[in-house]
Amino acid sequence: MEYNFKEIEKKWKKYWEENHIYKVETDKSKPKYYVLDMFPYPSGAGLHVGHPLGYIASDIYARYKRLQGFNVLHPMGYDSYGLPAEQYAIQTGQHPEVTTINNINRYRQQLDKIGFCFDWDREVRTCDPKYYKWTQWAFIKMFKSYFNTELKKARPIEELVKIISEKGTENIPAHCTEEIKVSADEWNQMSKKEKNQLLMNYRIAYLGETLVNWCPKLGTVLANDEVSEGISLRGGYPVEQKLMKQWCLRVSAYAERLLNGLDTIDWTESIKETQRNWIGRSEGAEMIFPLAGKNEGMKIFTTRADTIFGVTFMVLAPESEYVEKVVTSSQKDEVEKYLDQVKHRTERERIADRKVTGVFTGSNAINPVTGKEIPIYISDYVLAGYGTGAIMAVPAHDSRDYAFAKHFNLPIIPLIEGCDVSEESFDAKDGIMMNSSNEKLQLNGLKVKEAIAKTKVFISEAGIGKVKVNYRLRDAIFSRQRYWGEPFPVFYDEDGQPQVLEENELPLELPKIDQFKPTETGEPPLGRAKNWKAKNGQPLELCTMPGFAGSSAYYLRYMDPHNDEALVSKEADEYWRNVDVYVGGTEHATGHLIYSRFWNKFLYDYGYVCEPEPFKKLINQGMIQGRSNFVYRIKDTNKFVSLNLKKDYDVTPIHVDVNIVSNDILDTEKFKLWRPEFKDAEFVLEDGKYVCGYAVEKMSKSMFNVVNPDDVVDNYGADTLRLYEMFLGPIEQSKPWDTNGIDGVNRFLKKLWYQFYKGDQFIITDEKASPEALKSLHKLIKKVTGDIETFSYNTSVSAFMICVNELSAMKCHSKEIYQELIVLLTPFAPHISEELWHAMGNESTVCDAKWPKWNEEYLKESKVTYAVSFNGKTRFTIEVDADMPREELEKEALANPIAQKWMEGKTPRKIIVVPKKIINVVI
RNA sequence: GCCCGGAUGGUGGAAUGGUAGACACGAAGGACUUAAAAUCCUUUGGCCAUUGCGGCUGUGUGGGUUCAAGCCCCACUCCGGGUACCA
Repeated sequence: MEYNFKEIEKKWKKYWEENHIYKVETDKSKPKYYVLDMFPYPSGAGLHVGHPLGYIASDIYARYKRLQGFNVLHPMGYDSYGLPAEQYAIQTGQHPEVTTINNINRYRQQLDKIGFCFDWDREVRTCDPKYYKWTQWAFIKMFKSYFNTELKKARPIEELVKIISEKGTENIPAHCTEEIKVSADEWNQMSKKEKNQLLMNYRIAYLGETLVNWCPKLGTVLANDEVSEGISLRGGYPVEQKLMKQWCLRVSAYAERLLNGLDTIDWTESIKETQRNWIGRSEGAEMIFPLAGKNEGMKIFTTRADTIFGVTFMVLAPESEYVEKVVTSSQKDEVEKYLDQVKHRTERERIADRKVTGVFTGSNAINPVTGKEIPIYISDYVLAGYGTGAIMAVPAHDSRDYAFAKHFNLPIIPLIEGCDVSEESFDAKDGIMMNSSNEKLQLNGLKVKEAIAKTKVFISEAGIGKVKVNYRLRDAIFSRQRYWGEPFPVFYDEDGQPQVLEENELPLELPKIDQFKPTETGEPPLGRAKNWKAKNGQPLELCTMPGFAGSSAYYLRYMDPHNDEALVSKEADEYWRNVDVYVGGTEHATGHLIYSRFWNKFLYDYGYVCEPEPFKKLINQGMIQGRSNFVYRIKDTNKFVSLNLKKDYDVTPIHVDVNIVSNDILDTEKFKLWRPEFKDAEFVLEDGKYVCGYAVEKMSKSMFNVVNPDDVVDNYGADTLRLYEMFLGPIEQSKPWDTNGIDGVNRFLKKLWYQFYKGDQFIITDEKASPEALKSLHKLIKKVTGDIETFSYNTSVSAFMICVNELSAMKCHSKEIYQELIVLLTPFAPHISEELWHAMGNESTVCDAKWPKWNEEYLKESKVTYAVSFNGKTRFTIEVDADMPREELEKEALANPIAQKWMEGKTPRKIIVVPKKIINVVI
């Protein structure tokens, strides 16, 4: 019998589906295990060979855990709201829902071909009202909450209202956008509208006027992680800073917990480091600099309090609220000119053109330690969003301040012994302090680190400032001026103040509209919806939620996907708890993986979930790049020259479809049919073949290097695809896709198959397994078990090849061996495993088999080979009895004639025998 | 600039400080075949010897630690990724 993968795979897929093999239920008699993939956004291009890399890896792990007796949750769904479907709708008028469903169906077809063990009964789609009901529900909860800075958790807003009505807002334990002082009396006399406005300052989901990344081309606001270097990640359009009223999530309140939580989870150091940088904790001091001639101060943040004696000027961000207060009438015109100029620069221009710019405000501040007056400037190198939007400038020890001081000719005072500041600043936090003592504070002679500590103590004691921890992490901007997203469960009351709907009004369904552009008046597309009003007739919010809204809690919904009463029932949550292994790309490090953790922590605060972290272990799969092929056309002809002959000609390289190239050899007949202009192509061959050039590039349609998994499955079968993708190299490594080695794994499967069948005869027998065969098998069990645990699948695949080669050489056809081998292979190649499993007479599915354990007894050697080295260099090997005592072993080694040669008659100084089976003789 | 990775044959890649290059691809030669495909066998880091068993050399560069370094330490070069006027 031939290894007919097409029939086999079809047969078992049907069997698995009809018998609901992969259906999972809560089962308290078994330990749970939750293996999750980052669900895909169903794009129009379909699945390419890069997607399944992670899915196969997680599928192997899920199947392995199941074989080990765990109750494994391994679901899949679709992140189905997003910009591309909406952009497509604007261009073609096709409703995004239609596009999305088509794409989902295509994805499903492609996924089904690969033989994953997903429980499709648990599928979620973020655009399904039954699903986004719970996205809206969480938003309402966030709106009705504030973050208590003493308890460090979310609490109902009513508790805060009570505190304010009793004590006012001074020193209240609530995370806020800005500090606002309101006494209890003032609060109690406020109107409903005023109270609502004030509470916005504290809510976890709040409407705030903030600087946002506005992308005019996309007509929407973007989050920080959706923008890179002033360019939108989707579409690549310029982004500008704009002050707008937007829904925000108070993620910054959770900065400390998000940071500390990283120490409790098993993620790669590199991605934890990325998150740490993104959260950006910096310990420093907040200091007040009095304004000259005024009874007011200016608050700044610094991590270098020790450099206070070197402060020669102050700088404000252009958007700083202090600007108004310090600009003098004489400088007013110039400042306004500057602010105007800054405003009209896009983020990108600002980054590209990093010239020193700035303007003097006319006012001075007083250095609180030295008492000296120093000028206050405005410059866009100071960011409004970080710290207090104002800095003390120390040109000698900060490169940006240095550049500014040089440009405006401001004094530079060096503070560290021996540093040279004639050409550049000395930024390192290292050295001995000088020029830094007066009657108030003495830092001279101290090391920088000591000086920082001493200054911090001094400023809090002297009442000049306080020690402060600052985070770079900003609140998430949660509004998008788009149609294809979750509607906010929000309406605007008679005061124009936002109010949330009642929970029993959810889901608030996205209305159907027929045009997807913003309205003529510039409102978001939802402005076109008829009767977009709450039950009470008041207008509903026109913005929708961003992409990360729906993906922030989907892992919880999989636990209990059909529950209409709760996001997840307590019972389901307490059983499944959190994700044991999460597989996905690193590109979500500062987006989804932060938002999900935030969202989970918020739900945790109220006890809706029982684990503080959503993803215990994270595996990052690398990207699969494209491998493009080129043909070389001789200029002005229709003649193509093979790679190694092209140097003799003047040629133009042309991208050629990789699907008509095999191992860099062009199929010339297919090439002629590929495009009409190549119909009459002629070739200059080498050794009768046309060899193509290649390059590693991004996988894209325009480079003709996209490989669909379907094509590979059609040619080689799903099992070969699965094995090959794992064999390609370590899972976390990025690599170009090429099929050069795929024949190898395909041959392996065939070889295995022919251990079972000779001609039409089934040749597995009940004969007893030989010790060699048992040893080979148990070596494999040990290796594969260890490898799967560490996700080293590539070496596992090699181990299978070695084992089958050994068994084949032994002519072993013992059922005893293959029963266990097939179970081991099941996670990697489930179809062929199922087929051979049944061929051996097993009734039930191999998915319910038991993962074998290895027996060290079988692995024991009677004879052992030692490598004998002289001064560390191995010269020969000897084979001895495994239990030979050390002295005899040394004698045996030295008795060898080759040993005599290397010793040159000398006596060894030392002989080292290592458990690794090495004898090193030091002469 | 800062942070994190990485560098091993023609290629993808193996090597808890202990015989570097497992396994696979490709290539070369051979067997079977009228032929091709498929399959099987042999060789395959480089250099030298190959009527000698073998020898030398070799993991980006230069040092160091060690009986022993691809692996550890120091300095450097190059490549990849993340991030940035973050005070």
